[in-house]
Amino acid sequence: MMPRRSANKPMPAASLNLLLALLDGENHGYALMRLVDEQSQGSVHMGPGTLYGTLNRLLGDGLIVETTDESDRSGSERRRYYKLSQEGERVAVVELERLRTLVNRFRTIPSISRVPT
Amino acid sequence: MMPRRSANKPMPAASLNLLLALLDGENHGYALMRLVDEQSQGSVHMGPGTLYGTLNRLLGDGLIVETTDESDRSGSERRRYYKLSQEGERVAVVELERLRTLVNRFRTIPSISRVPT
DNA sequence: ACCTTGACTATCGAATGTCGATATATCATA
DNA sequence: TATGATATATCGACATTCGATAGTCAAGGT
Repeated sequence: MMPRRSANKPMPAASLNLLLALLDGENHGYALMRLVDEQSQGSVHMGPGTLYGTLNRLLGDGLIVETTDESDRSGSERRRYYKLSQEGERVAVVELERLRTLVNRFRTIPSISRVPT
Repeated sequence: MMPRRSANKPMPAASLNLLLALLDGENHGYALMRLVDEQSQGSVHMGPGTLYGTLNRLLGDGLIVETTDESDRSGSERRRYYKLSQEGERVAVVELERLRTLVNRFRTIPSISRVPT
């Protein structure tokens, strides 16, 4: 099946935030949700509705893969672990490059010295 | 009336792109649309559907103001010009700061040397 | 004169993405 | 035993984005 995202277009914010959180390494959903919050100092809250839907989309797009050890899930272990696929890693890097370029274009912001309260 | 966006949350991509395009100075809708395309080397296409809806939202939120000289619009001049409001400028800067921080957090990306084709 | 193309604003409906609430279950701590 | 944190999951409402379409005007070519 066709990948849903064509090569070089920006991806939805929630998807990107999860990919970036996964650059820190393999992790499970709930932890990723908190990571996104914490790493942004609370400015980017992600709720469960966004989390699990987005994880499934990323799975379907092949950008992440589940690494859960199913034999562990017999007991009380509910966590599902995910890591970036090679493609997902590539996409994350491309997105970071885009942001880098964007930020650099506004390295010097004209006529802004003080930010009013 | 309450502003629709609370203080320190990320804004929709299209809105941000327009605010950033307006950091280059006052401009009219169509030009902004092309600016967004060009400045991103075509990776961020914005169509008219997104453009005009978003401009109106930004107007309603007080982040931009219209600067069209109405006396000019009697003839064949259709352009509507916009510039950042003080608030809009502040928001643009805050968003840029957020991106800067994000990009800096991934200054060094672990274990990525070559990006596979 | 005719036709096409690009500039420019505008609106519509469909598709996509995001949010908040809710549900369910386990475990730790008070 | 009640409360709150952990953890996954789904739902419907809402917000955002996209693509198509439309209309007007000016400019250029044939």
